Amino acid sequence: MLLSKACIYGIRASLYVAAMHEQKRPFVPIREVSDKLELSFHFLTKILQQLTAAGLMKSYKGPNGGIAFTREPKDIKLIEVVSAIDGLDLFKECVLGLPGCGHKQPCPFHDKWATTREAIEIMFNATSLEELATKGKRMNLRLSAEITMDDLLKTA
Amino acid sequence: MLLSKACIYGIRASLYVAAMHEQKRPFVPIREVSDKLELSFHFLTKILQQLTAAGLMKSYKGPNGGIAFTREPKDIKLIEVVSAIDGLDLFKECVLGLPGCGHKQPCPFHDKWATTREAIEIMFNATSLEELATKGKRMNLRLSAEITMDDLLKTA
DNA sequence: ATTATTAAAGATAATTTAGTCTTAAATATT
DNA sequence: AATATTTAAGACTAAATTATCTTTAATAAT
Repeated sequence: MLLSKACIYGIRASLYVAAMHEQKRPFVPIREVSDKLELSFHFLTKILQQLTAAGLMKSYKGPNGGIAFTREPKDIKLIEVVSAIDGLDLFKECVLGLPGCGHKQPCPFHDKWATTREAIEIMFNATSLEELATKGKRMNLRLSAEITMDDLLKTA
Repeated sequence: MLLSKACIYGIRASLYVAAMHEQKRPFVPIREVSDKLELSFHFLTKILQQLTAAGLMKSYKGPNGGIAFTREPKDIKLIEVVSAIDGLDLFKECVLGLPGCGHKQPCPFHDKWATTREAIEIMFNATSLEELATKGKRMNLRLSAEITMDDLLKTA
């Protein structure tokens, strides 16, 4: 598995919040996100705290509280979410797990893997949350196993 | 992390055995592999049993016993080792972990990820154990944190 | 002020992965 | 036959990840 579950949930939640942002509803309660995406509320809270700690999101307590992005979703790249939760080791690590593997001291697999690893990094780097959220809305794609973007928006 | 530790260790061990195979020493004891690669003997034993169960390796007990590939390392692709240990889910799974995500029912990330995922699969599919072992020997590359292919061969 | 709502923080539990230890089975050597 | 060597198998332990539960802190509405 490329990304941890925490990171996957974090991305799904980010896409939900980004979609709401486009609907002119930048602040959403975590409970709403966890209900809609069928994720554990407490687990998701901890994950989102990592995004807040990283400065990607801001949060307010109390009634009408919730979370929101600190910047426009069009200016937030997917790699920022990944970085805040799983870190960037994924884009540095040797595929054989050898410490110090790199251009100077390559493992047998280094050259081939470095190319692929870069392609993955570029992909996360080049994709904004807004891009994904818009695409999801346009194509009525799914954000959880059972629920499409359309479902989410009409029951919001 | 793309591959589990078990899978990483399995690949390292496979490269070691492939290198020995080229030295006309197809059968090597597991203890030798675990010593040279600085891996836990018992843990490695279990991993190699998976390769044996998958038909990639054969084993003999008793003095002068050990493990060896059932086919020539040049005919064994890296993906076979990965498949035997981690399975092929990696090459099928949605990057957001959504069940059923695919061409018909894509998640917002599907198209971009599918391309990258295929590149990874092709890479594992196109690389033989012999190719990696030979390259490692030629370039004196490392198979464990501290030990190069040359070190391994001269102290064998 | 009191109450209700919401995120933060911390304790605990469950699951998966990683790793160790012990015993059994097979086989070669003597 | 007895012994030593080696893989196989199973029980057990440790660590990391995932998930739940409880309490606290902040804030808005009444």
